[in-house]
Amino acid sequence: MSKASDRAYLQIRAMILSGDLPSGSRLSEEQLAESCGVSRTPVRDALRRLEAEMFIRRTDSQRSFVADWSIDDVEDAFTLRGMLEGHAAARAAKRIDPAQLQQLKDHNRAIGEAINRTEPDVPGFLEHNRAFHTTILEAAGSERLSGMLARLVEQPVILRTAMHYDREDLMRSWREHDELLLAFARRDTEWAQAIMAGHIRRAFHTYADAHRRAREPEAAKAL
Amino acid sequence: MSKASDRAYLQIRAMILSGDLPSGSRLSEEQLAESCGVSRTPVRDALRRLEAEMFIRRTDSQRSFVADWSIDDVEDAFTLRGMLEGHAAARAAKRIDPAQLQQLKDHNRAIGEAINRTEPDVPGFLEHNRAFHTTILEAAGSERLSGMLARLVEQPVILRTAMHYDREDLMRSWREHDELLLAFARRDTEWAQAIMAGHIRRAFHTYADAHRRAREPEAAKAL
DNA sequence: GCCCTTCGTATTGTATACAAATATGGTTCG
DNA sequence: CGAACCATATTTGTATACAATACGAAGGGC
Repeated sequence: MSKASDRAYLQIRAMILSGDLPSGSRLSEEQLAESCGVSRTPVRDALRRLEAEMFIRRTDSQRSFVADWSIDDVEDAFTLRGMLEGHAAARAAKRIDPAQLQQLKDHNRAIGEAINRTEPDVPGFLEHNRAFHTTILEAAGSERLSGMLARLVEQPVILRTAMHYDREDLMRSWREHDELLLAFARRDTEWAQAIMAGHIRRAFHTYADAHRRAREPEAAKAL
Repeated sequence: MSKASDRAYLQIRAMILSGDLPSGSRLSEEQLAESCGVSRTPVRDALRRLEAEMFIRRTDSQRSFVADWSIDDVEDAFTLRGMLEGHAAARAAKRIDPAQLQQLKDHNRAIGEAINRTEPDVPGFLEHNRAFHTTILEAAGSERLSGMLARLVEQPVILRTAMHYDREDLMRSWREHDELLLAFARRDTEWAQAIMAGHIRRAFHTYADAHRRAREPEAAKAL
């Protein structure tokens, strides 16, 4: 979408993720419009998008609130993602072409380079990781599937800023990608699906652990 | 959403389904606004919704066209639906409460009544069938899942107006629902999932057959 | 004292006017 | 004859004004 609409979307999302707009807080279109420096029209567009991505909830009378994400919600999202992305991997194993396979290899090599240095390059890892998964979706060749996953993948971002990435986790992820490449090379749909399902599931636990660690300080404060 | 927006949505969708707006035809916001008797603002909302449901495609420069649905697209949608709705059935089997189970029984009884008469009551069947599946989604208790399925389920409607319903198909569907009720009563997640997956898959073939029959006359004309 | 009604205010929905962007047609130059 | 370019017209994006609706507070009835 166009400039103002995108700006509103990104800015509101950023405010939600940064905690500037805390969970459960009410959102006024006019107020958001002012704080984004655009009119209500693009803000409304942005709210619709954010609602579709479940960052925002609307009451029956169309009032918007920042959604609050329980760990169960996150698990739900990861479960669906595992199912859909597993399916995508299976489809990709059948349909991937040599160029796409090469792309995947390149991305995973870049991932390896981002990890294997004295100080891991997390943004680089995230970027190539995203590209890796996107390429698989392209190979799967289902726009519907891509569209649904696009909405799911954005979400666990919530704690990402605060998430500290264990090198061991990154390495394991990297190796799982490599295994996926083997499955693709052999056109083994079952294998590809199994690896991907496990890959996503493990990502959930990594996230859940980080989430727990992030909550602990609060629990300590409460005592 | 509100009156004008809904009206635009329903009317545009109806025009697409009826073939009034054929596949591939260009959609002008202004033109649609006029034909719906509302302004462009609610039309834009409606277009966004229809785009999310893949009734409409947009070019890179934001021009809207009526999507054309190949049978492969439909199969893709049904495949995803089978996967997601199978998952929903499994969750529902674990979490369904007695009241919801009773609702399902009532709906399926109503389905049976709609079928078992001299002339089957197809609208009645469709209505209670929809309610049956919706109740299962409620029992599954995942808004995310419900939201995704809502977008998938609307779609195969395309040929529904022209679709002639074989009593045998309706009966089989009815019986499958009954079997699903048994699986729910026993809280057998695996069974529930298997039945639902098969149920949706069969629905696809019913659809595909109808689709083929609908195309045949054209093929005959071409000769 | 509590609940219900009513009115004021705040917020969202819709319409319209204007700005920006994009396609289209014709014209000119190679 | 074809291709590229510019001008124009069409279409979408954005802003603003107005209408409808929902929430909340105050007042009156029970």
